[in-house]
Amino acid sequence: MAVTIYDIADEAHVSIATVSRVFNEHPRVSEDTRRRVFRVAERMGYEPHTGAQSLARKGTNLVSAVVPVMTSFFFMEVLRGAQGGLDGSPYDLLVYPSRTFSGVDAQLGRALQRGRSDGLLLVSVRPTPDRVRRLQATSQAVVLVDDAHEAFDSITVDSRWGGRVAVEHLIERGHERVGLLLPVPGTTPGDERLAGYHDALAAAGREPDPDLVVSADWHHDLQGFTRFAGYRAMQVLLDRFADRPAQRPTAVFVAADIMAFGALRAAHEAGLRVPGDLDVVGFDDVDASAYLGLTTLHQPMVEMGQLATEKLRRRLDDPGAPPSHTVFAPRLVVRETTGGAATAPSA
Amino acid sequence: MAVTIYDIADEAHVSIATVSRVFNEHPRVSEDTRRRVFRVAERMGYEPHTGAQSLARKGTNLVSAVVPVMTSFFFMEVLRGAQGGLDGSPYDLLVYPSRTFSGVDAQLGRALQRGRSDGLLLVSVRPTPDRVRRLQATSQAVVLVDDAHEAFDSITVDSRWGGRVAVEHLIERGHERVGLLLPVPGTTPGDERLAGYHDALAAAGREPDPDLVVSADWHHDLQGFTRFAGYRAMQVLLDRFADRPAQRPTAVFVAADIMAFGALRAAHEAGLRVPGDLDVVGFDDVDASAYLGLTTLHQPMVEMGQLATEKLRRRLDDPGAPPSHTVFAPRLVVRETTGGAATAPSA
DNA sequence: CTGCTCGTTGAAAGCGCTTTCGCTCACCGC
DNA sequence: GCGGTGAGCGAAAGCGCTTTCAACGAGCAG
Repeated sequence: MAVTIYDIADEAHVSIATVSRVFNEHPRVSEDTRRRVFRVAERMGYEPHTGAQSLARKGTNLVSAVVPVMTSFFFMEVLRGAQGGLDGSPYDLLVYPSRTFSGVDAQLGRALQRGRSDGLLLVSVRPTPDRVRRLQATSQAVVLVDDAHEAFDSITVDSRWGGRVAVEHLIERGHERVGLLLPVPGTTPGDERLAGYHDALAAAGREPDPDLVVSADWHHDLQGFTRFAGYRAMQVLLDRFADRPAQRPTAVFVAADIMAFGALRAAHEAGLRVPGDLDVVGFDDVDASAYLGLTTLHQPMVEMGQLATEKLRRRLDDPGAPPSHTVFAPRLVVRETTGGAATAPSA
Repeated sequence: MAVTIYDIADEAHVSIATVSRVFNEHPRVSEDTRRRVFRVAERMGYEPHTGAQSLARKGTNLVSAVVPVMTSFFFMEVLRGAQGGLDGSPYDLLVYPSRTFSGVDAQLGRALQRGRSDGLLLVSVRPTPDRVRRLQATSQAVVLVDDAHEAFDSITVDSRWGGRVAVEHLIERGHERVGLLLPVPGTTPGDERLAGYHDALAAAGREPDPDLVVSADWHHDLQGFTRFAGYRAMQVLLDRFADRPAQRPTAVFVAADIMAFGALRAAHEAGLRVPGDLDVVGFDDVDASAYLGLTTLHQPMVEMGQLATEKLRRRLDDPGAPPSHTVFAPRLVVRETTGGAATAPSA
C-alpha cells in the first residue's frame, strides 16, 4: 500500500489537516512542524494522490493539449511555447496526440472527461458543429490555436494574407503564371491560402486560371499535408501543361512546406531547376525548410503556444470574459527557391 | 456545478450504486433500469469524474509515455504503435513530451505522481541510477523503449549490430577508409553504434583510426541529434583531411539520420558528390530519409511501440513476473546515398 | 487579574465514485 | 406450503485529500 497523508500524520504526530497545510504552503503552520512533516514525508516517500486532490479541490492544475500530429514540427513548437507559458504557474501540460485528423475526436473525448484537466488547448482542430457543442458543454476553459470560432479564445495566423504575400512575392519576381498546390479541399488553412492567392491575382489585375490550381486527393487522413501529396500534386500540375510548355507555370505557391518538399522532388525529377525553371514558395517554415533553402511564410509557433496558455490562464481566472481572438501575421522568409542567398543550417 | 452520479440517481429513481453499476457494465442490473439510467445520464450530460474513479478503484486506466524531443519522427512512430497496442484495452495513453533530454526528469516526476497512471512507457530515456531509484519506488508498471535496464521490461534495437551492418555495407562497396559521425559522447545509441563500427573494422582486419571519428560537440541539450550537429561534424571530419586528400574517407556512417541530413549538406557544400565522392549511411529511417534517398538502418518503430504496451499490460496483470528484454534487429535499407535505386516518395 | 487577539492546530464534513454486504422478492422443487 | 436460490437493488463504508470551524494557549493591553 502506498503511503498516505494519514501515515505521515501519525509519524509526525500531527493531524492530517496539518500535513495537508504543509504541502499546500499554507501560511499558518509553524516552522517547526513544517520541517518535521517534510522530513517524515521525505523519509517515507510520500506523494499526494492526484485523484484525491482533484476531488477535494475542484481543479486538477492540468491543461490538456489535443493535437493532430502529422508534421510534428509545427505542433512541437507550439507545445514548446505552451510549456514555456505554463512555467511558473501551477499548471502542467498533458498531451493527447492523434496521428490522424479523424483520431482527434477520440482524444478530445478523453481530454474532456471531468477531472482530467482544467483547460483545453486545441491545436489545428477545426471547430465542427459537433465539436463546438461538446466544447460548450464542458466547464473547462478552451483555447483554439491555428483555427478559430467566435465562441472561444483563439490564436491564428492570417493565412489569407500570407497567401497573398507569397504570391505577390512571385509576381514581383516577374512570374506571369503562378501555380498553386493545395491540401485536400475543405481545410481552413487551405481555403484561406487559396483566397490569398486570388487576392494577389486580383490586385495584380489577373484572371485566375483553374488549370493552375491542384488540390490534393491523396492521404486524406492527413488532409493531404504530406510530402507525397505535394509530390503528386506537382506531377499533376506539370502534366497538365505537358503538351503546351509555353503555358506552364514558372512559379508555384505550395500551401504547406511539407507538401513543398514533395513538390520540389517532383520538379527535380521532371528536370526543372529550382530556382530558374521554377520558383517555389511554401508556408509554415518547419525546421527542414531552412535546411532545404525553401522560401516560405514563417509562423510564430512558439509565440502562439505561449500566448495560448496565457489566454487559457486568463480564462481560468475569469470564465465570463468575452472571447478574444489574436491573429498573427506570417513573415515572408526568402531563401534559395526564389533566388535568396544560401545560408548554413542552424538546426 | 457539474452533474454527478447523485443527480442522475435522483432523476432515474435508483441508488447511486445502481448508476455506478450501469456505467461499469455490471451484469446484475436489469435491462430496464440500465436503459433508464443511460437515458437520464445522456439527457443530463453526465460524465464520471476521473479523479473520484481513480480514488475509488485503485487504478486510473491510464498509461503515461515519457518521451524526449517529439520533433523526431522516431517518437511519433513509437507512440503510434503504442496507441495501437492499447486499442481494445481499457487503457488510454497520456503523453509527457520533453523538448530536451534534460527536461525529461521533470516530466518523469509528473508522470510518477500517485494517481496519474498505472503504467509508464519510457522512450529513449536513459536509466540513470537516480531514475532507476525513482522508478523502483513507484508502484506503476514500467517499460523501457530504446534503452534497457535489467530491472525493467525493455525493448531495444541492436544498435551495435546495426552499426556493424552499416559499416560492412560500406566496406563491401569497396571503401578503404570509413568515417563515423557520432552524437555527443555518452549516449546509449551512440556508444553502441560506435562499438558496431569497431566490430566491422575488426572483422575486416582493419585498424581503427581516431581521425576518422567525430563526436558532436554542439546542441548538447539534444545530445547532438540534430541536423546542425551532423553538418558541423562532417565539416570537422573533412577539415582534418584538407591537407591530405588521399587519406580522406570515401564513406561515412552517421549515427542518426537527422545528423546525416546535415552531413549531406556539408558534403554538398564541400563539392562532394553523394554517392561517388562520398557514400553515406544513416541510422533510424525517419520519414525524410526515403525522400532524400538516404541509405540507413530501419528500426521497427511501430512494432516497438506496440510491443511496449503489450509488455506493459502483461506486467500490470502480473507485477511479479521477471523482466523481459526484447531486442529487434535493424534492417539495412539501401538507397541512393550508397548507390541504390531512386524511389518515388511515399510519405 | 481579566478579557482579547492571534497564531497554531485538530475534528469533521465533504469531494464523487466503487464495492461489499445484506435485504427483498420472485420463483423453484419438493 | 416451505425452505432454498438467485436476480436486482440500496445502505454504507471507504478511497485520500482539502477546507471550514472551532478550540486551545500564549501574549498583550487595560
